[in-house]
Amino acid sequence: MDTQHYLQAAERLCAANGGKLTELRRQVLELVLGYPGVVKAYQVLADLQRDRGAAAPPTVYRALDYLAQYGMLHRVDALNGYIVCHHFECSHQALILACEQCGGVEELDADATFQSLSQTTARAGFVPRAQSLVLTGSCKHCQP
Amino acid sequence: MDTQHYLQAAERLCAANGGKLTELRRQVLELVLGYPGVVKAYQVLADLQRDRGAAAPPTVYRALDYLAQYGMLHRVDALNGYIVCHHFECSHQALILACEQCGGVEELDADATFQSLSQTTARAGFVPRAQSLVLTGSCKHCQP
DNA sequence: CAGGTAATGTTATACAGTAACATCCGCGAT
DNA sequence: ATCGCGGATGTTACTGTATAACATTACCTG
Repeated sequence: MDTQHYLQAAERLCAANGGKLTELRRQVLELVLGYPGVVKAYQVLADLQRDRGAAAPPTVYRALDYLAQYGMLHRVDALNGYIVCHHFECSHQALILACEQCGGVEELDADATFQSLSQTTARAGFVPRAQSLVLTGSCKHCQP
Repeated sequence: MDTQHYLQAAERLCAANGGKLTELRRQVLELVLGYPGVVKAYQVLADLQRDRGAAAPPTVYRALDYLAQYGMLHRVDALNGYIVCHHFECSHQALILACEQCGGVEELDADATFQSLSQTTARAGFVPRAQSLVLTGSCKHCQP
C-alpha cells in the first residue's frame, strides 16, 4: 500500500470512528511512515518543529495517541516508541516483532497464537488492552 | 511459597549465577514482595528512603535490574513497573496479566501459547528478549 | 450569530531512567 | 597483614518521557 492509499484508508478509518484525520494527525502519520521502524515521540516532535516552526510535547503525544487508539500506529512499550501498522484494514491479528538493536520491525500473521492467547486470558476473565501484540528482541540480522 | 522460603530460593538463584543477594537487593526484593501487584521504581525508591534514610535513583534501578535479569522480578513495560515472579524456580513459561485499573497481577501457565509463539518467531529468525510475556488489560474485577 | 464540542496551543511540571565518577568492601595472592 | 582487584554501592547531575491544567481556535449546528 503506497502512502497515498494508506492515508486515504486512514481517513476512512477516522471517519468510521466519528473523527477526522486532521492536518496535524496526517502530518504526524506521514512522519512516522517515513521511518522504517520504531520512532520515538520526541523524534517526531523534532521533525514537527522543523516542518512547522513550533510544537510542544502534548501536540505530538495527542496525535500519536489518537492514531494508536484506532490502530494506525502501535505503541512499542518496551522501546517507548511507535510504529506504523500496515494492516489496520485487515481483520487478522498481527504479531509485531521489534528489534532492539536495529529498530527494525516485522509484522507476522499470528492467528493461531492469538487464539491460544485469548482462550487463556478469557479463562481468567481478563481482557487484554492491545489489539496487537508487540515483542521485542533481536531480529535475524542482529543476533548476538 | 512464603517470604522466608522465597528469599532463600532467591539467594540460591543469585549464587547459581555467580552473584549474591546483597542486603540492598534483598531489601528491594522484600519491598516489591510487599505489594500485591505492579510497583514502580520511584515507589520502591521512596520506601527505601523511608527505611534507610538515603537512596538515589541509580541505587534502586541497579537492584531492580539485577533482580529482573535473573527472573526474580519481571518488568512490566506498559506500566513502567515491576512485579514479583513467583515461578522463577519452575521451568514452565508464565503468562502474566497485569490489570491497568487496579494494578493487580495474575500469572498463568501458558506453555501452549508459548510454543505457538516461539514457532512463529523462530520462523522469522527472531529471538524474543523476555522469558515471560506480560499483557496489560482489564482483570475480571475491573471490566468497563 | 450564539453556543457547544473537538482540536490545538502553551506553560509548567511530574515522572522515568542513566552517565560518570567516587567510594567502599570483601577476598585472594603475595 | 596489606596490597590490589573487582563487584557493589553512593552521589551528583543530567537526559529523556509524558501529562496536568488552562487558553485559544476552528468548526458545526441550531
